[in-house]
Amino acid sequence: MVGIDEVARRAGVSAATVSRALSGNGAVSAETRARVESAAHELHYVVSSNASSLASGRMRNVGIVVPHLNRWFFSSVVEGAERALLRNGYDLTLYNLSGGGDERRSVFDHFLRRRRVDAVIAVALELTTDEISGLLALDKPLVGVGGPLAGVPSLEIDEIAIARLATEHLIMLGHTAILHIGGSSEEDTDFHIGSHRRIGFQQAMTAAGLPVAAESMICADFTMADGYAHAKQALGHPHHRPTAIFAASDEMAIGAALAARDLGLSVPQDVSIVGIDDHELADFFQLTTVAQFPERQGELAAEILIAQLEPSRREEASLRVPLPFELLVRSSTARPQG
Amino acid sequence: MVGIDEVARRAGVSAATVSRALSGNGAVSAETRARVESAAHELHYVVSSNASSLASGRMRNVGIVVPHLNRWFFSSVVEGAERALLRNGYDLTLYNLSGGGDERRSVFDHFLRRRRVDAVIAVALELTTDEISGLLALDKPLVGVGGPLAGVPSLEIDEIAIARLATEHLIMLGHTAILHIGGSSEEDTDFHIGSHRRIGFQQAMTAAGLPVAAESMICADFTMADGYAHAKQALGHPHHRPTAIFAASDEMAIGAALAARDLGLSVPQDVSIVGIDDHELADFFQLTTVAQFPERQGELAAEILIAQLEPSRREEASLRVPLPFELLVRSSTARPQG
DNA sequence: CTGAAAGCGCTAACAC
DNA sequence: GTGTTAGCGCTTTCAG
Repeated sequence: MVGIDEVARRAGVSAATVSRALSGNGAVSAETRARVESAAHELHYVVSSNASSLASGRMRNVGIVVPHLNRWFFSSVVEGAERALLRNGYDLTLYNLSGGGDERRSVFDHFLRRRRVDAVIAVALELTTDEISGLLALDKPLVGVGGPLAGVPSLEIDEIAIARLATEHLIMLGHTAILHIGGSSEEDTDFHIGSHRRIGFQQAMTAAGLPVAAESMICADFTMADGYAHAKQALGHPHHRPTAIFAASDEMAIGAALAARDLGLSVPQDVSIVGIDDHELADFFQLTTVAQFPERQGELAAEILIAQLEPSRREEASLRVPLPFELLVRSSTARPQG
Repeated sequence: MVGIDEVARRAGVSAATVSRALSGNGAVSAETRARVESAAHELHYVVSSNASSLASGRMRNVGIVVPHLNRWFFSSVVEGAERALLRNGYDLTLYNLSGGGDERRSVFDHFLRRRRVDAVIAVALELTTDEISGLLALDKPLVGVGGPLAGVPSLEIDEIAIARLATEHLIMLGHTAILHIGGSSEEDTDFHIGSHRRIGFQQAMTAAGLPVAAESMICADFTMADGYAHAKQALGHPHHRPTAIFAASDEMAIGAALAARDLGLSVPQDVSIVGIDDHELADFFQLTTVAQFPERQGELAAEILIAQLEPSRREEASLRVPLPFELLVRSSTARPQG
């Protein structure tokens, strides 16, 4: 393992100068810097992050805590964050809580406290006040993605507006009998996303002067299977079959589309369907949806943290724009049949 | 930040003893250990991983390099690895190469060389000899998952046997006109998984005395959309419509099932379909498939590395069993129609 | 702009 | 079993 003083010797300078030249902290003449850089390059020198961290207090590593990795939204957020971090020379340490209670405790009590990370990103986690205060006690930047965290800056998407947009799309097409398949309000790792989206649905309906019957709002678990089951139930009803379905996730929307087909109904002729997410399968199923760009959310979270960690690059600090979303009209929605 | 000597003072011992008591290296009397532990606990002491690593050379951190995070197989492997590592007190640093060439270079040249990881897991990566020798030069344990790596111990699943099993299932049911939708041979991040599976298909067919026409093997890209397109093409052919399809992935198999339905064919009455993976959607679509347990693969990889890093726990070192797979018969396969 | 020197917080020999 | 003593490889004052 070639060390810093080997490089120093070869470049004919001191270790201190090598450190300055390579890290960019402290002034070094252009010429010296060039000599150091080429010496380092020739020797295949790479700093030891431990030694560097120990001496400087900076880890160049951020932790990301997710409730699952296996789901499209989460893996997309992580991918985005990873990309942005890598680009800036940071490592990403992953903490996945999907294993259960014990894991969660050890992540918060032990792993995150080893001073191995400079900052942490919490994705769609409802943290307890203990957990939050534990993290804040580390005195490390912390940002939430996918929901509000008490006392923590968070990237929030306007769930209500998204749901309203999807609903308005159906209303604009002329639908009045619209079924909403939403999230159950008990899911505790989500931030009441289900209820926010339900509120958006209700707002849009009410604004259009349409009635919202209790049975036109159904709770499901965001999976394709559950979307299928509930849609089949609703579409098979002999009296009040909806002409349109707004599902709170693309997976449920796809399930609903499959249910319609299995009943012999065509989409969108017999029933229009709109989802939320722009899931990777949405295009294949030609699903109209509201895209929410989770990769971008992960990237943004990472950039915010980096800006906080490196005040020199503060240009990027004002990235706190509201998160974008966008209606993508494909072939699963149309006017109701004359 | 409370440090080791604060704990030492409170426990009335030296820092060295605290280190020994807390890490388990070196003998400490039960009584002393208890005193140290409670002192550490009361003070909320957590070791600084940098200082510890710098002094000991051990990082308690393993890197995992994946070509994508967004796909079921990879995120499952990562989840499994993460779980096993966390359980053993290790961190998992994620390197995702999906961004493109530059990222790949910097991961191998820079990130993995910072001595921040004790070992690395390479998932379904065809490493160049340069990359491999670079990694081996770090003198760190390295294990591959999902394909053979020249000169590197790897967790390999018997792709040929898997494909044979799936094909034999169809043959056993009485099918003779079987279409294989496989991977293209060019995909360079996979380990010729496509071709191995094709070979297994051919072996089973040949062993059963069935002809394998060139047009009964089709290349696709493992996505649902491509499986759909190719299946539709084949099932719509006026002359030689297959009675069964063996797809090299569940996503393609699901695409094929949807294509069949769109043509008005029923599964399994008109066409049987079998996949590989046991993807999360396989159950919903009632797909017969060969499960390959990627989470278990990730876990196993992590356990092998830990056993190598901690010779004391060598009991687990012989975990090198062949990877399991299993035919799951659901409702997408049946005898061909009379 | 550069060098010398003093640690960062812990672990590992080595004594006792 | 426990304390003492050196570092681990870098960064960062502080002089110059």
